[in-house]
Amino acid sequence: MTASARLTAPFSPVPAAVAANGLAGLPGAVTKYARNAEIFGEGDEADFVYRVRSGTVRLTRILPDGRRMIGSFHFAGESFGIEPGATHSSSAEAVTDCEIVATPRNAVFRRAENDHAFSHELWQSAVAELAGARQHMLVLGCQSALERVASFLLEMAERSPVAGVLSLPMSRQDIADYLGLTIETVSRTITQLTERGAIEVPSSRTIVLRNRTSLRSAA
Amino acid sequence: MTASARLTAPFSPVPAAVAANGLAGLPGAVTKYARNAEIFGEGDEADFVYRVRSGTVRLTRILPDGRRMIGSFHFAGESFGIEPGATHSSSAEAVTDCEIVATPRNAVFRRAENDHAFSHELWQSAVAELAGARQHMLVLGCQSALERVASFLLEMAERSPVAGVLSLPMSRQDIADYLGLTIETVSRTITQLTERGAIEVPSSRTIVLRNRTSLRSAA
DNA sequence: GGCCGACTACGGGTTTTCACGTAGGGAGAC
DNA sequence: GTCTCCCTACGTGAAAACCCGTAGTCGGCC
Repeated sequence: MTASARLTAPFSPVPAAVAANGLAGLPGAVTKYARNAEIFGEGDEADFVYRVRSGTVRLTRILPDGRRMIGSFHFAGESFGIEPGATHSSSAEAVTDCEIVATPRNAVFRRAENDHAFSHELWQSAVAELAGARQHMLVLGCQSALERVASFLLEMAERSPVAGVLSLPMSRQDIADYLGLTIETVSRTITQLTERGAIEVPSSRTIVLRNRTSLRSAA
Repeated sequence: MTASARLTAPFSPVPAAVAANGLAGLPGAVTKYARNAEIFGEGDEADFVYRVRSGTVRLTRILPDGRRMIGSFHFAGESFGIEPGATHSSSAEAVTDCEIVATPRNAVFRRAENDHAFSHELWQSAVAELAGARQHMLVLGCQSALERVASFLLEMAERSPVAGVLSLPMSRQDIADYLGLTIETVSRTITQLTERGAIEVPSSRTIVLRNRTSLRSAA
């Protein structure tokens, strides 16, 4: 991580706040990251567990030759960076400017030992994320470009607060790396969905779902 | 599941046995399944958690049009079928004849409440499986056919008891559905790896790793 | 005005699709 | 026991489809 990327690092308790999974409510240091800043890198010590307070985060892995894969996006209220081993197996980067709460891994374990409900929530969130990963494997393993993009838009729609209108925080390149496609193919496919009347694209980061049935049949 | 597929369903305690993750040692009913038998189906109630005592299991998901995806293989000592919700999101099928231990989900939760170490192991195994899923997403998302097959062989080699010689329990079709390729591409690629001198294929289900460096560079 | 992100066009490559050939194992008749 | 038949699994070939990669252009934002 570049020094300039980490904007501030105040220490403060976490507000009652949004509860999206097992890590909500844990105390930790809040750090602000600028767009594209690295939160942690592949291979770094996994001493902390993170939660998005605001903004969007992507988990990436890079192959030796430079190909990049985005494993998941994390929005406000979601946690990430939990590892089975001592080091992170992915990098985490800020898709937009964001605020991240970092909780020491040990603190999480300690609380889990004394609080069964918390321990169960922790497990639940891991299994839920596993189910998400399996779903995404289905997309990567057997869907066409059109199907992948349609699935992606529907997934974002489900996770979006506003129904019918998507404000995508990520670039076309991010979408491509998430779907196992190239940026050109993503562009072409979005155009194709527009021509079919399934969506409308008033600005490149804003997508209106015009015909959800058409989208579903494409996925 | 067909009635003929489930061979026997005796009830017996689990032996001290192989410990491969958090569910080892849990008591449960042992059931034998014939090759290709369904252990549970997509959408079934997830009332049990399963562990492979012998044999190999695959988790599959089918798209409406018949395309099949294998999310993971599970070998002796490994557990599967743990879900965040009330129903299974994949089907589980026997790749070979196998013995499966089924433990009531409630029994797992109850023990987790009273046994912190067990609870931690449970979480650990979920997170470890998540890491495996992420690794597989990398393969599905950005590797070529050659790279996928090479990765697959190396993965199997790591999970195999005998170093250097693989006894693949699964068919070419299973491999294809696991790697997001067609059966023909898998066949051709295996031939290609043989021609390169990376592997040797004495019989179709037996693969000898002849040049591991060559395999690694292909992956 | 310059720069970055996104869209479009076109040629080339990889994988799929479809077709066929081969090998091995089990069932049944003798 | 062994012979044949049949069925499934696996391998190979050629054409087509799909997606990729390069390059060029446009539009918005700093």
